[in-house]
Amino acid sequence: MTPEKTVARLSLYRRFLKIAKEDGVDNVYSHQLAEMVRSTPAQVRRDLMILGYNGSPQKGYDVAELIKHIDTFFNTEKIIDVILVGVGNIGRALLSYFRDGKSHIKIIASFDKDETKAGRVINNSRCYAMDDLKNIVAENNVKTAILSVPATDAQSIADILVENGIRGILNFAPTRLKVPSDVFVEDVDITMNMEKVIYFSAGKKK
Amino acid sequence: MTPEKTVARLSLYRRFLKIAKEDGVDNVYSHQLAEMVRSTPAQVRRDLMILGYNGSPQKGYDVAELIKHIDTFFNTEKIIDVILVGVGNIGRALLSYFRDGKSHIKIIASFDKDETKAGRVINNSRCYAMDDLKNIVAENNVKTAILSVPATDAQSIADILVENGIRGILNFAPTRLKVPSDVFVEDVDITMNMEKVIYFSAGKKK
DNA sequence: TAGATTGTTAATCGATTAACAATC
DNA sequence: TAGATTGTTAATCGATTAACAATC
Repeated sequence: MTPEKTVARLSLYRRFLKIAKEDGVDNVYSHQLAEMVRSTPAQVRRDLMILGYNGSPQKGYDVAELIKHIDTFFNTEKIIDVILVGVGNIGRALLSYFRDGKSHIKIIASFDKDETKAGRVINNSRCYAMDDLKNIVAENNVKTAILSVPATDAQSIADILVENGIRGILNFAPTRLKVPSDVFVEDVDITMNMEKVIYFSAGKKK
Repeated sequence: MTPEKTVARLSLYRRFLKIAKEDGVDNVYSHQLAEMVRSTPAQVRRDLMILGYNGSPQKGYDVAELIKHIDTFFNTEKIIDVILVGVGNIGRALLSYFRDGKSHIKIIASFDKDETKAGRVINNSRCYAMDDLKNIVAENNVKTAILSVPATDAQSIADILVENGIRGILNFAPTRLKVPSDVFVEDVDITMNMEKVIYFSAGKKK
């Protein structure tokens, strides 16, 4: 199984490579990729060896070929259907964020426990009542969810998600979700990130 | 210097402890804290030793005392003034997120290059033109910024921030910012997080 | 060819784990 | 006291770094 950190870096390499390709760059070196992920050339080479794609001495890595290999790794030719629960401020921002259609990630439905939101189209995405979740997830075989509800609701809704077959959750609520070990949870903890920035920047002078 | 990971965990401990305190819990054990941060009791004890606050055998850690020590570490009695640049979807969500005033983090001003937004009050925060940034940052001695602009603008605006004395950036733009080594950048990379969730959840059956 | 990259191997470093004595 | 925690130390593990031969 590919380590989490490697997967994260592969995603970043891909983004950088796409930009490089648009700029007409044909080859990249491991040290260039390393810069993009705050890592080392050796680490980059190890990551890319996992893909079964090797570079060439002097030439480095062929941009187009490498993108192909990473795309295969992430299975990007397939559109991934995702649901979003919690159409609050962050939820709406995420709906906009993924709406542009540049990626292979598609939010096919959003949900909110606020019944007045149900049935309305918010940020180009139809909002459904929580009761509809079961059917929509089953019909579309959705395995991944974005959870952007208040902390107090997060665990109970995560339970519902897991119960209905969701196997991966991107969690924006500041709570540690308790889920079965085969369910993957990725936490995006903005307050914690902010605390880090403040800690490492406060008191520093120009 | 305290390692980044320890700082991150301390922030999470604090959140958990505050909830515990409200629930009337007086003591916690290292293994309980470990659960909240996907870590180990030994790691927790090492983290807390950095604070100079030790637990007691059998009793574990005194919740109120521990909160005090972590608060001192993060200097939470002091209100930290922060600015936000980029009042788009994510920017507005963040303004709401930090508006509730539960934390010691306060967004004192927001900025947008869109001149039509300047002067308006958006999500309870006054939006200024980019030209006003210099003065507001200097007058309020702001050291920390949230960057929620499109990727194409991120680097040029980061340059402006650094030039005006900002020493920590919470970056939501999917770009690797180039900043001097004494400026701390924390990246929140939602697309990458989402790719991770999909990778580790797709194909998994119920 | 010379130079700069590559993959590979060995050495180092740091973090985690395990074992244990001390404490309430 | 017995039991469950604590901090401390030594052992282990994994990841990173450094050195090197191979390649275009």
